[in-house]
Amino acid sequence: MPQDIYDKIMMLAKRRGFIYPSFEIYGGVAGFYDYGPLGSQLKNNIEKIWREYYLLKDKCVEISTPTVTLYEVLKASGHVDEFTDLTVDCKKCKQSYKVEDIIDEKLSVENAIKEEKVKCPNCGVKLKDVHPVNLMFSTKIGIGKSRDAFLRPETAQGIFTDFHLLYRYAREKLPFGVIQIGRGYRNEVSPRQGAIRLREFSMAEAEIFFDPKDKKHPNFEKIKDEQIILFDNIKETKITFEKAVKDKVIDNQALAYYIYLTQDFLLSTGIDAKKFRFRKHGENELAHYATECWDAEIYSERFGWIECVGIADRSAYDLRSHIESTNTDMYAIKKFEKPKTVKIKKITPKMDALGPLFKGKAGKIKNILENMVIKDITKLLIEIDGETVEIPDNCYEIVEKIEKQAMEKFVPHVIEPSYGIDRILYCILEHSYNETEKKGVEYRLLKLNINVAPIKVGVFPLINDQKLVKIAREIDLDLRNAGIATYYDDGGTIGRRYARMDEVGTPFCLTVDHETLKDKTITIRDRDTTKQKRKKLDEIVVYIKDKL
RNA sequence: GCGGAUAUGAUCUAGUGGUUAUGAUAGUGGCUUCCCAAGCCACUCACCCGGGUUCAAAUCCCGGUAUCCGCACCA
Repeated sequence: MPQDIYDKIMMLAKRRGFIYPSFEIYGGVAGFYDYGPLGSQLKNNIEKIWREYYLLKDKCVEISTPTVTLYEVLKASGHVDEFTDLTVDCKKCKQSYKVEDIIDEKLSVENAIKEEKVKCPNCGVKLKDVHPVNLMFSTKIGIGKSRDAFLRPETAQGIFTDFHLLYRYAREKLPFGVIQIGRGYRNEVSPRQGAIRLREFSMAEAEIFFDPKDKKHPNFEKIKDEQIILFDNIKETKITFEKAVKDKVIDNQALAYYIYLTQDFLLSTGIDAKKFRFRKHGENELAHYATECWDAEIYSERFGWIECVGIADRSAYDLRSHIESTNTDMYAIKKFEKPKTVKIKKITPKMDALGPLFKGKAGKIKNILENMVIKDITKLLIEIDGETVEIPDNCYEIVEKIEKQAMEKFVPHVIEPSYGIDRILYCILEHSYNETEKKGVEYRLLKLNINVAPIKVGVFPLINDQKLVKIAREIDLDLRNAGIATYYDDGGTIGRRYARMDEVGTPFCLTVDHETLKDKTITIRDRDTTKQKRKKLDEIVVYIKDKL
């Protein structure tokens, strides 16, 4: 079988300690990969740069929440219902079945369960304990009296469920952003596409909360003349962010700003600008929580255009869902410059009439009436416990009041940039991969950006002479003490050592030679040109630091 | 999930019923004292897993797992 670039990269990745298939000695499992020593460093470096963008440039705050997530949270967020299959287990046959596969075709799944017509296709036993299963990994918290839970399909819900605390931390001012980097899980039906579609993957997500009437970003002015690399499903174009927002290509400044930030971040990690674009989701493509969504797509020779980042306007969807399920106060407050005085009509229930008429329901009705917004009413109809009830007019009075309002409450909207770290990492490897020939032999080179390269400097003595070795080891230690990742190597020949460093993307190599003993200089070799310069020994640490 | 192909050291690969399981690359130790995978010597490492057929299985059969290609599913 001819090897394509993916095979070559995965071969190199395995050989050199970037990526290993997980549990390989037990046959491996699709959708799981390990990061080896260099892969872990590469991933750390990508996440480090990402944090610089979101924590420093954008002043977000970072939190860390559990991967095991309570059923109710994901029920409220819509994830439980989004792609659910109902299944049952037959204890006798020790088999699981999808309910819809084993019931009479005429019955709906709901009715089959209600009427207890779910039977094991193998032994005919009536099956109970129907439980939903979907693409989320389910688990239980505790033993015996346990609670249902899932491994989270996104880190975002951890941020939403802490919103009221974070809003207070942000001193009750909008906009503010919260980030989280962590693992997410999806029990993919068929995880083809190797390292690109994983069942456990690393996500970096930011949730930035805005006043829905003011989706402006304070930094937008500075970046408005930058250009977005845009794909409209027909061709690629470039327009400025300012024009994109003005023409409503992008709905609002906030969304536009994070699209810009994403573009800048990805290009700074070494993604090739020619293999990069943004694409807006069509309406039928949108996830259940999104009103507008942009994908950063990165081109892979093997997989085509891969979605690596999704930037969604989730509006008030999630916070509103959690308010509805828990009654937690997740509103933001906007104080008016001057308090408004408003005439409002309010209903005052007359309990002496209401009570005898509605008995047990009277309390609930009272509550609803007192919180109603009143328009012109001829008939007062309310919904209670699924019924519509008419309230006779002797049961209430409408009173007009003048109230002072100093503020209004609203559910903030959220803009969510969500990054698939593993996909970005693979794309960086693919875009960095170069193949040439040296003396007729295949020569592999990773042109990793210095910021993401797991090793920044290789340090060698030209020959294995103790005088040279001693100096080389000292330089190696100096660099590491200065926070620079190095790799010391005195094995084999000098050419082999350079080749090894080229293959793992190390941008610089320092070699101590005989001249070093005479004039205290050292050669520094550039990975991409293989050219060498001599530098003073005592200037080398500063010289390398400046490049970072 | 369905159908097809594939599975031999870290990597690439020879072997199609009986081999000490082939070769190369990479790796390790040494020699060489050397600026781009040089050379020499030595060494380490493999038949995907489980059953079956057979005197004998890396080789044939069945099942599983993984990878790749279609289809379906998902975003």
